[in-house]
Order: sequence, then C-alpha cells, then structure tokens
Amino acid sequence: MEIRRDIFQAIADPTRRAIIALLALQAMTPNALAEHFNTSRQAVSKHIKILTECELVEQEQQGREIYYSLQIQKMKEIDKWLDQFRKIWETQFNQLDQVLATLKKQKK
Amino acid sequence: MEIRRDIFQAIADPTRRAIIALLALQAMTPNALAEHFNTSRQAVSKHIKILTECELVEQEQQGREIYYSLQIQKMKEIDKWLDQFRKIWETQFNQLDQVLATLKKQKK
DNA sequence: TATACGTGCAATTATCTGGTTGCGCAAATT
DNA sequence: AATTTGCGCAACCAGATAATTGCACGTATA
Repeated sequence: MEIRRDIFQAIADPTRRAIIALLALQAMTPNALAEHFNTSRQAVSKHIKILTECELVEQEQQGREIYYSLQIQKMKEIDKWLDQFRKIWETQFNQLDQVLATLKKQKK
Repeated sequence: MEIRRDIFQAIADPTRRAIIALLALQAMTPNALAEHFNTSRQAVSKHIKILTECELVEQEQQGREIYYSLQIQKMKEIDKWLDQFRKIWETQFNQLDQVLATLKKQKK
C-alpha cells in the first residue's frame, strides 16, 4: 500500500485540522478523539490513517489502547512552503510603510 | 452561487499551488498559465475560479484578456493558523536547547 | 464584414473522498 | 471461561472533484 500522501491534502479537511489541533496538545486514543466529533470512531480512524501516511502522526500502543501524537516538526513543511510568499508580503508591507511615511512627511 | 470556499481546500491541489506560486510573481492570463501545465485552458480556468471564490485571486480585464493576480495577504490566514503550532515547536526547540546546554555543562 | 483569438460556462465522465455498517482480533474485565 | 472493550480493516455508498469536450460571446485583426 504505502500511498504517498500530501500534507496539504491532509490539512484540507476541517475534521483533520481539528484532530491535529487536539493531538498537538496531548496524545489521544481514537475513542477519545471521536468524542469531540459527530462522527463514528471508524471515521476518525480513517482520518488518523491519512495523517499517519503523511507522517503527521505517530502511535504508541499501551495495552489495548493506541495513543496518537502529533509529529509537530512535520508542520514546518507548511511553514517552509509559506516562505516564498512571506518574502513578498513583507516587501509589500515595507512599501506600504514607506508610502505612509511619505504621506506623514508631506503633512508636516 | 457564491459557494463558501476554504483556503485550505484551495491549496490542497498541487496544480493550484503551482498556479498560486506563478501568480505570486506576476499577474497572468489563463492561457499563459495553461502553458505551464499538461492540462487544458478550461481546467486551469476552473482552478482559477476556485481560487477566486476564496478570494485568493483577483482579476483585471484588459481588452479581451483577463489578468489574474494573487491576493497575497490572504495567504496570511495559513500563517495565522500555523501560529498555534509554531508556539509548540519553538518550545520544544528551546527544551532541546536546554538539554544540549546541560549536556555541555556536564562535559566540563 | 469576416475571421481568429481569449475567455467563461455547461454537460459529461472517471476518480477521489468521507462517511457508514459490519466484521475479526487482541487485551482487559467479570 | 465468558464477556466487554478498543481497535483496524473491508465493503459499500452518496457526494465532491478534476479533467475533457463543446459551445457562446465579446474583442482584436484581416
């Protein structure tokens, strides 16, 4: 199997984003997660599977329970992708800043 | 119509991410965009429509051509969503830093 | 005016997606 | 030993998605 998953596809679903946010705070079992949503445990398990496939989530078995936790450094990939745009919006912000400064100067 | 679109869904598709990256550099027409991909112009137009629906893209008509450009400040929404995780990964980094410092101290 | 060009939109289709239900299995509880 | 609990997996289904083709319309060009 081992389907190549994409982190951008992983965060596209609102339920998965909520799961990610919960797991960022503490490791949880599928049952505990499912209590936060209006869906079945199996549906949550499917989401977890997708998150696991793109290495966003890690599991640790404890007896018959499985605790899932977020691999937070994986989230940096999104941050890294944003870099190309961050450069631009910061430039635009600086330009706006200069315009405002010029206007202020003219007022004097 | 006016379907409420989600920026996270918008960036889920790799072609759309490529379109966003291109439009970040300069405004382009659908035809010009389509030349960069293995799909039809109509397919690109559909992607543009989705990007427009979530206000990621703006259009300016020039004669019979339409130039689309990226509304880059919209990308900050993703950055803002990442904030909650950024706090955590920075904390973890600091903790790692402390561990390393402690190890270094012990070596002395 | 006739023709070519740039574009959006509708209809169609194959595939993906997210959800459900019903298992089976191993671990805990009785 | 029998039952309950937690879990993953497979089958199934309705709706979304991405792509194609065909078309209509306005703008440029001959």
